[in-house]
Amino acid sequence: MRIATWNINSVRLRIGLIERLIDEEKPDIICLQETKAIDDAFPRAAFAAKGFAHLHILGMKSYNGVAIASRVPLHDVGHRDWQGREDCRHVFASLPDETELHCVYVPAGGDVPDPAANPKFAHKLGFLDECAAWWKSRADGKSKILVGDFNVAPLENDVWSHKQMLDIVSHTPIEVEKLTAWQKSHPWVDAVRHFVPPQEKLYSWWSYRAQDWNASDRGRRLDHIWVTPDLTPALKGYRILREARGWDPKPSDHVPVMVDVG
DNA sequence: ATGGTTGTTTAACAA
Repeated sequence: MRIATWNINSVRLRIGLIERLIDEEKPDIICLQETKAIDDAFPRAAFAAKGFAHLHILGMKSYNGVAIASRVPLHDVGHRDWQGREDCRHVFASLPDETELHCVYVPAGGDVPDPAANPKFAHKLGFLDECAAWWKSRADGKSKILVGDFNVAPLENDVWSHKQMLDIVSHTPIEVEKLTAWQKSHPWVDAVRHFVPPQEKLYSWWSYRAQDWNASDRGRRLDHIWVTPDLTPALKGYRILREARGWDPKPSDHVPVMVDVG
């Protein structure tokens, strides 16, 4: 089973890039964030035409939005609201083998890394705290896969320059501490770092603002796949599709992250 | 130190 996660930054604008991902990488399940489409506007037919007959989508106008698109049937689908907001950041479903799959979009948190001055950063920190508490309460030994845009690059080599990123939202010590607490709240294994040692740079996002994203290569690893430890023997490989950042004149600023499991 | 780009929806907001 090949599972992909991708912050697509508008599923309607970039449905062609999703079709290319399907054709070239043949994922079985695609988890999307920032779909930016209400459910009635989601391009269901394009997914169905590519064999993704099973969709669990949760969208809203303009912002956020998450979706699970699958070749295999999904059951016990649902969603959860976070920080008391109905802002479409988490959907889940069970796979035929009863593995739970969760697709999450963590708030970006704005530009100023001070919760007193920046309500968006306070929201992000509260969101991460709530994730740790909720997952701790759900540590029940069942097999789970948790993917998404977590908007935090936790390791020093998950950013292009650890020192220059310490005051930049997505790599501040407080965010890293809270993401790590979430990861420890429930038995989770970072499925990509399972394959790649921490000394090695890994990025899944490059800013639109760079003149030449590829040359400057100031990336961050914001997109993650975590699995419960019982699934680690089933992990067969991973892929971060860097080339997708250049697939189109108008790409997403994130690229697909994939693992083969089972 | 600052500004740089993008998508949705149409002037502002979020990323």
